[in-house]
Amino acid sequence: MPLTGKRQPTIIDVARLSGVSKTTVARVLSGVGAVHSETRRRVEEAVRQSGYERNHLAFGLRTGRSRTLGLVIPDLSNPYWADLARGAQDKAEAEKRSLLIFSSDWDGERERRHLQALRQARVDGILINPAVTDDITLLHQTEAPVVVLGSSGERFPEFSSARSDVAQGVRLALDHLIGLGHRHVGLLIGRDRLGRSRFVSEARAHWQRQGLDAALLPAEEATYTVESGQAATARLFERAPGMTAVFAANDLMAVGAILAARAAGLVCPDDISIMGMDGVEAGSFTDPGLTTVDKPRYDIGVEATCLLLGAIDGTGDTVHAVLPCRLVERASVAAPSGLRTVRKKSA
Amino acid sequence: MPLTGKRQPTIIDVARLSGVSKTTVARVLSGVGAVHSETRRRVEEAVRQSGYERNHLAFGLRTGRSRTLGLVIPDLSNPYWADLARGAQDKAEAEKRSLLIFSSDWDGERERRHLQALRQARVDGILINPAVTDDITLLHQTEAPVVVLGSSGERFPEFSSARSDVAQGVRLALDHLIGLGHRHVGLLIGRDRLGRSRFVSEARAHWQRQGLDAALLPAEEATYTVESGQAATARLFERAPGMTAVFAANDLMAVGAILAARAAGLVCPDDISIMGMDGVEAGSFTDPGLTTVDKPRYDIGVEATCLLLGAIDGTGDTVHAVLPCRLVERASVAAPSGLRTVRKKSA
DNA sequence: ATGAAAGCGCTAACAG
DNA sequence: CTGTTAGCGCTTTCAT
Repeated sequence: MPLTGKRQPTIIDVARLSGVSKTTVARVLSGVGAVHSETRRRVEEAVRQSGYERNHLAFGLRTGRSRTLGLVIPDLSNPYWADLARGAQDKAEAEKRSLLIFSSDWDGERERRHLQALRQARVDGILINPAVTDDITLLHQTEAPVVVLGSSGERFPEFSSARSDVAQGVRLALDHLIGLGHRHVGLLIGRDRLGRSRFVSEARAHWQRQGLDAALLPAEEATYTVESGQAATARLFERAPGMTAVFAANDLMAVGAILAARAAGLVCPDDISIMGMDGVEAGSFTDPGLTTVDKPRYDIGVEATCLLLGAIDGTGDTVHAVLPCRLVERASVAAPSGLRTVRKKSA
Repeated sequence: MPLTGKRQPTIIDVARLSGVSKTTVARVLSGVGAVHSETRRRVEEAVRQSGYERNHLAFGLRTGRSRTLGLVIPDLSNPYWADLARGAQDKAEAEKRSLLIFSSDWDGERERRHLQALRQARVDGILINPAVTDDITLLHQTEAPVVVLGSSGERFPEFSSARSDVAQGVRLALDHLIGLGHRHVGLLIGRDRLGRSRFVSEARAHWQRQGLDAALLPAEEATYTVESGQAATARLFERAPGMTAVFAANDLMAVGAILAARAAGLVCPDDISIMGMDGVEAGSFTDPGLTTVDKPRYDIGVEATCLLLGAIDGTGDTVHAVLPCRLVERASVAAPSGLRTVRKKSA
């Protein structure tokens, strides 16, 4: 039964209570070095009695290892990042480490401050989805190992990274659409501060590889939110009336597309198919349920943390983990009803 | 341009570089105490040149204030808690503090470990939604100020707390339903480890206050998830065939109810009205859009952090902040179509 | 198997 | 206005 309002007991209190030196206490606490079993018992008893708990600040100062990790993501309340954060947190916890979490809102200045906070906290390592280009230098200023989250990892070959296989996911989605007979697919692409996501280029490349007409793959930009996805879809409807399907770079925008279709009096998937990307839970609530490419968000969090831990303790090379996506078929995608699409055979 | 791979510069390096004592450096760094402007300039220059950054571990050890806060919630990937966490994080950030975040999954043992980790990290304060009853003692063992999140705050009158006004929210929802003519409303209630939420008792109390028949307010238990809500709604349909509306204790279960209605061949809101509670974004994706009672999740996070900060620096009494809910009307609630409900006038 | 002493980087008296 | 000194709680040589 820990103390009644006094200050936290220290290793010295425990030493006094058990009649040994603080060195001995430290030894039984850390488990290294030989201690007489009877002495150990007495110390353990004193620990229990005093309610002693190691001061991590002192430990960290002395050893140079804070046993704390940092996570910098765009937005904790975005389910994609929340899921990833959850994975990182669970893995960190399993390794007896704590996680400091920050949201940057894609704001370079905020990100800079977060990185500084993490450096000051002397975290053992950092997981980050970089919001801005010039982070390259910022990241290099940092002593602690860094693991990059997401496809921007490619811009930092010197750091390990973990991301989903966007190219494969895009192929999965497009092949499904093409196989169903879609030849005119609108793209809903996100634009981060870094410019366009690799989603567009992968889609374009695969589309042409299939011998299809690039002109029939129009794209509209949005900002990864439902609202912006809805607006962008409306623009797509105007620009490309013959379009039979919409493929969004994330699920939130796809949900927006479903809403936009409904608002335009179109029935999904009868009049228009809608394909998402992420696998976020929200996609299962819509009507029709959202067919999507599931990214292993949680696992990316776990994997990234594993890589970081490896980098911290020296084992573990620089690796770029690329986790596969998975097609989740629900009801928002079907064969196009009419034959209003242009057809081409592959060359 | 910070160093080339050497160890992090310390206050002593800065002192040497600028030709003063470390005390003087500390003074310009903290801004307290008078320093000659020329000296200050030289020190600042040295700080810049060396890329010095304060070691928070040493700072915390010396001052006893780690400038770190802890947050323990059930599940970071649940949008309700993610939104709240976001609020806490933003406020903490604004006060130049970092946030250590943990998920307990309503598991007492995990929660215990998290609390221990926070104590060891010597956080300045803790925000927690307690998962288990016997936390009472656990929370009291903790030196750091505690602010309780959610309605379990009432079980800890000695700690400040922040929560939404569930009673008012329930009134809002029930009055809306009753005003529309509903007299037979199924309740979807969550059960946490602490037993039933106060949702049921508030609903029952208000229902009877309105002179309505308690027998026409059947309740089924679920676990705050879409799936469980769906199953519980199905049971409700069996138990209470005359029911014209379902009122769920959270939005995820309400979404489940919408799915269950659809599966049962019922049209919402024509055949059955569905009312949620939370205000989580997912409710706006469903078809029909979920009418719900919006809880100020983000603001609760902010407010709780404010209270905690107040408790930390001594200003600020123990207060129990109760934030109002707000009815969000979308399309899932309408007047009952038939007259298959029992009617009673208020006494 | 145990203890004494040094020191991680910083702040907070206390002198000058 | 500036420097000296002590010490936060812990680990880690180095003796014994």
